[in-house]
Amino acid sequence: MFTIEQLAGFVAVAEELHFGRAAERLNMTQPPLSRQIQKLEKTVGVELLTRNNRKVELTSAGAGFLEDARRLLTLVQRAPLAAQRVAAGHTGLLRIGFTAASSFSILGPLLEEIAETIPDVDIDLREMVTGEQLAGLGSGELDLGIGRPPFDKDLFASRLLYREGLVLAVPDGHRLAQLHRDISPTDFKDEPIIMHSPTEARYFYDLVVKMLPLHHGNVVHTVSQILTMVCLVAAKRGVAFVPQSTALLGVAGVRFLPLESQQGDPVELHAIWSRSSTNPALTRLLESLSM
Amino acid sequence: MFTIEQLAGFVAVAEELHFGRAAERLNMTQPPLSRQIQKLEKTVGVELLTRNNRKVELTSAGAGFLEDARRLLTLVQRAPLAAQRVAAGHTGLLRIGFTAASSFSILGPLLEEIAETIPDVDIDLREMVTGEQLAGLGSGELDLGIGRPPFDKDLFASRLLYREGLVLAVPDGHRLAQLHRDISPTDFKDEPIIMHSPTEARYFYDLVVKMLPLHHGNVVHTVSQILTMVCLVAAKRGVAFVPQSTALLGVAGVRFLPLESQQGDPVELHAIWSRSSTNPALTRLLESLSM
DNA sequence: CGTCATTACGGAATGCGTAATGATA
DNA sequence: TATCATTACGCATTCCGTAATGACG
Repeated sequence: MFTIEQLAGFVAVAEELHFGRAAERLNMTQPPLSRQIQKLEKTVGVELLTRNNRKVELTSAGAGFLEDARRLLTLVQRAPLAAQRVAAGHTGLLRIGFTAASSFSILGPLLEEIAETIPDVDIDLREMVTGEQLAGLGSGELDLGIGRPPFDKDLFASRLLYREGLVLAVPDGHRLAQLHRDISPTDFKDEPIIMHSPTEARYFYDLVVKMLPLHHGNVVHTVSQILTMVCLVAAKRGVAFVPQSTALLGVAGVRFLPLESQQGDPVELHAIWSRSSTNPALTRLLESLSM
Repeated sequence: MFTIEQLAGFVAVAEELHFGRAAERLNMTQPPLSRQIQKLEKTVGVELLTRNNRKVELTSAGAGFLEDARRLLTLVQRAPLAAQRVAAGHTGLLRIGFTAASSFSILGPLLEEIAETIPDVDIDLREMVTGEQLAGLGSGELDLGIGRPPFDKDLFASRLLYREGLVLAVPDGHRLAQLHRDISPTDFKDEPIIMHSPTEARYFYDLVVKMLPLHHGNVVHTVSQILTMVCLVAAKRGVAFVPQSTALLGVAGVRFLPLESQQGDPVELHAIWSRSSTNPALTRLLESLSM
């Protein structure tokens, strides 16, 4: 195998067509340069330069090899720089998983912020529920998740991105929409309810069950996605508890009514990442976001 | 600067994710491989692999660098092969100069033969008069010329490609065309003649002057290109002595009449090349053509 | 305690620079 | 004879392999 130094030597000689000047350019003496070229020619198996002690010329094969040598050398120079940029988090790839509901609210502004912070990092976006996000983060297939608790605080770190209230989604013209006041549990005790799936949307299920006294007999549907819920409400199949930001969707035929007696804004959305992550782009993003 | 062996070692470890197996694949022991990776990381300035004595993993920067390393290694493998192919004349570039007149006759078949003989060699075709061809051959800007004598036999070698007769080009309906026999010098002693330039088309000028008794007073034009002559004949400006193959052009309004008393076919077309040429594609072509 | 990467060490090979040689115009 | 590539030679460095060490499960 030949050496990168040999390639550099060959390019210098090919450009100067003079061993002495080439050696000077390379900060060395002629003899080792001469030997380098000889070794290079031996390993390549071809005479690259014709040199009759008075004139140095490229052979046809040498002219062709010169192009490859230049390509090789530029790549040799750039590869470490590219690696350094990746290591510094200035470039690379960030794979982000997000819940469908998060795209109604925080995802857009967050992506803008990411684009400003690490503009040269490629962003790979995948819609997935929180459970899938955690699996991806754990296996290294994902760098950042935008999801909801709970998750293992030992394995994952997080940052609260967004906090909002829960509202009641009802069809347009529904009798509760006429009240023009906050809705209390007694208001919907006889209403058909479109409920969150206890497995696929565990966060919302637990939240609603904990916050509100429900008659489980009123549940007419169990679904996993907020968007599906809103569609079913628009189809007048019942009412549903959804995060406030769902109103931003602008689905026709649905009204969003405030609920009384909420302590703070109970619906949380977190940025979640693996504590064992080594993606420098993630590190850099998190450092910038925490400022 | 890092080494190609280091790159190969890194790629092996990155693929195996195991120093022992990688070393085995490279036919070496683990310790030097370990040191190679360490040196590589030091020169690149980045940790490429995380290795906790139990598990080897690529870092983000390492994953990026791996791609560059693979590119580099394939180029390292291919560059010598490409150079060898050029040296063997199987590929490369052949720059051919040809006279405009030669394109009427031999150029097409010759190019076909070249394409069969050295199919992977790029052909660079340039129309130029013989004098320019010789200059190009001498300076190394041209590999092969298709032109006419005379040229320095010490500097250039040649091969007769084509030999043809001289004919008289006359306008359609010209009185000489009615004779239906070979034309003798007395037939055109009073005809206006379109003559070759003694400088730019010296070969034809000398040939015509040597072969035929001309009244120089009859010369109405002096031009350097056969094609121009034929156009002037078609425009009824006079008659001209042109090589037989000019008839292949099929210019409307021109007839070509045989001349009497020609010894053989006096118009020669040669393939000419520099004796100091080192283009292996030329060598290979000439070897094949001479068989 | 077994596996596997790393450090320690001795010997061989590689590669530089200085000096000498050879070849060309 | 001058120039310039090449060979000769001595010395420092590099690098391999074997052996020892160390860390993790």
